[in-house]
Amino acid sequence: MADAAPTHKSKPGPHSKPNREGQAAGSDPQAAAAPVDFIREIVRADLRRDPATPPVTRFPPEPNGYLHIGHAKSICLNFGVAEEHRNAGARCHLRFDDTNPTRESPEYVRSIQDDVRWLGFDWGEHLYFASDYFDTFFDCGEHLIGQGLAFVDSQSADQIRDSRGTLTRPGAPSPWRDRPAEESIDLFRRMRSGEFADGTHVLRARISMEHSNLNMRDPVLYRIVHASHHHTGDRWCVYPMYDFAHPLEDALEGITHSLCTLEFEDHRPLYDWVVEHCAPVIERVLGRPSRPRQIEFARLNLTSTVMSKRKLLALVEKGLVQGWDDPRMPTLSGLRRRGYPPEAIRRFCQAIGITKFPGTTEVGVLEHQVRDELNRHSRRHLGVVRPLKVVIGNWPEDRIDTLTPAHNPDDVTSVERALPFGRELWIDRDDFMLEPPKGFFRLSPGTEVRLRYSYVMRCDEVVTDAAGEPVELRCSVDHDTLGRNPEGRKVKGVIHWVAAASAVACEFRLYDRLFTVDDPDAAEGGYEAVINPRSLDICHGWIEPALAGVLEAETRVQLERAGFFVADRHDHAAERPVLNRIIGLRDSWARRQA
RNA sequence: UGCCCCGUGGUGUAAAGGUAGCACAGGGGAUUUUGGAUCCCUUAGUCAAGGUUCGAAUCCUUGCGGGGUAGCCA
Repeated sequence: MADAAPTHKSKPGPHSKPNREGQAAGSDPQAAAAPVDFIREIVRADLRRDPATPPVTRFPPEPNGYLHIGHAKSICLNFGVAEEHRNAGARCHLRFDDTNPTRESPEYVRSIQDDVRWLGFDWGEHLYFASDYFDTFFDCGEHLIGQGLAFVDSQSADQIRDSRGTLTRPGAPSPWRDRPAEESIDLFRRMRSGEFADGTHVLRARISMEHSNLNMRDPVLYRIVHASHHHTGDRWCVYPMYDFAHPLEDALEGITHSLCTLEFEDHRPLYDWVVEHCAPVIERVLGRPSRPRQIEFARLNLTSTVMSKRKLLALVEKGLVQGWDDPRMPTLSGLRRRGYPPEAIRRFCQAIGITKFPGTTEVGVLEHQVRDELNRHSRRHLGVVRPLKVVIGNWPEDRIDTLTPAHNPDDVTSVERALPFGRELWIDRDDFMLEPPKGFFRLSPGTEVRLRYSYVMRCDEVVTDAAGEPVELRCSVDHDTLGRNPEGRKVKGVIHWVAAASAVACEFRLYDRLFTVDDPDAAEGGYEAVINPRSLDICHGWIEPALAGVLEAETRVQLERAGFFVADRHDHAAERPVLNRIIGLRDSWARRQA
């Protein structure tokens, strides 16, 4: 070998430095620019090796809860991979993994479809239910029994658990392990026909009770559950376990790359075992072989967020939030009601990438994508969330001027709107301080500010209530400052306002993070102990009439200096506007105060 | 305690043996009729130790650290 070929690493054929960016079949420039993670690498390599077999992926939720931002990561991956290879014939299925009737419901089937569509993905005609394959699963069960690879175990659940062994100690075989195949087949069929009560028998794979991987210790394949199923009704009283059903579902649909999260890593040997040993049945049904491959990636963890369906369900059931679509929830329906644009969520999923490292992403990354998207696409309006009355002494009582600012002053193509200005205004309480700290350049007694799009105004007098709280400001404007700066002095502060005479009353729901700490799961006392008491603040204020005129449910807008808002999907009405705060603007003043 | 997986700035992620880059966050400045946006600059990283190599984040060994895993859930 010493003096063999003079070559250094010249990788032959498919390994010779593939073009990592340009391999996608699609010509979408955004897709071409998207990062290529290790899964996309595998998909591309497989397609290069075998161009006649396009990638087929699937998003396989169990309809037992609402989808959340973590699912979005999986959806974007699975549908994204398919989109990138659309020209090669790739597709992505939406499949309900509905093998446990006791937890599932049609409400979830509906919401999941709504959410995937809202996110911007389309499964075309490829909508499937695992429960539609139950006959084939059962055939596979019989096939395995016939091969001596499965048996009906008549032990109780406790006995099975006790004989499974531990992490360090092997398990012991079931006394029924060597039951004749004919007997197992007979029992298996009688299980299906409803002869036995729940828990009396199960179908188990016959692999090894000494395997170092606990999943391989004669895993249960089928159990008896006398329960009505949302999709198959009362046709079945035996249901397959995930480990049995999932590889078969994938194989039956011709899935090439079965992408799932890291906790299934240890299940892969069993996945492969099922695919291999049921291959004859699958091939008979399909008329061709089908060998899906499972690849695992890290699920999404977000700071200041709980992601488990169980905890999300608990928040809903304990009334700590107002439902699955409460705008503080990380569910897709919650984020939607909160006003997060689907595009921002997709960009977020692209930004965080796909790896096997189980890290935690800062929510700030999500919020950045939301701000960025909103900033580029939202029209600007004026609205006052916490009103404080202003009377301009040197402005005639009945004079109303109409200003015509652009909807987006940063956008030269932006159209204008009519903005009335009069003697009485509402401004925000936060923009006035009786005793301002250093560096505060909004309004205080004797100082001037710019009224956005309007005049420079001075505060001449403050009317306070018995408690000393300001209730009204008497002010005057400099008539010479409309559209130009005053001479001889600099006015640094700019505040928003709404003319009282034409203002439209509006309810504002100010949302903030649901939890006060980065890792609510690790909080002592549990996540419920660290719920942010100020995660919802309801205020009653005013918006400019031009905004009230265009507001419909789910309309997103920026209220200048106050943040981005969306008309509530359910509670907004033209005559009674309700705006949810999506997210505040970056605020370097507030940050300096903190 | 067995088995499996994973360790790159504060966080997330690139670099396929050849200049450690990007984004978010942080800091500074310019600009500004949103304390926004925009633009410029900037702080900060290969878990450790050995080995292979002209050259290692990358390959090998050992150690350390983190995650997953003992449902008739998925």
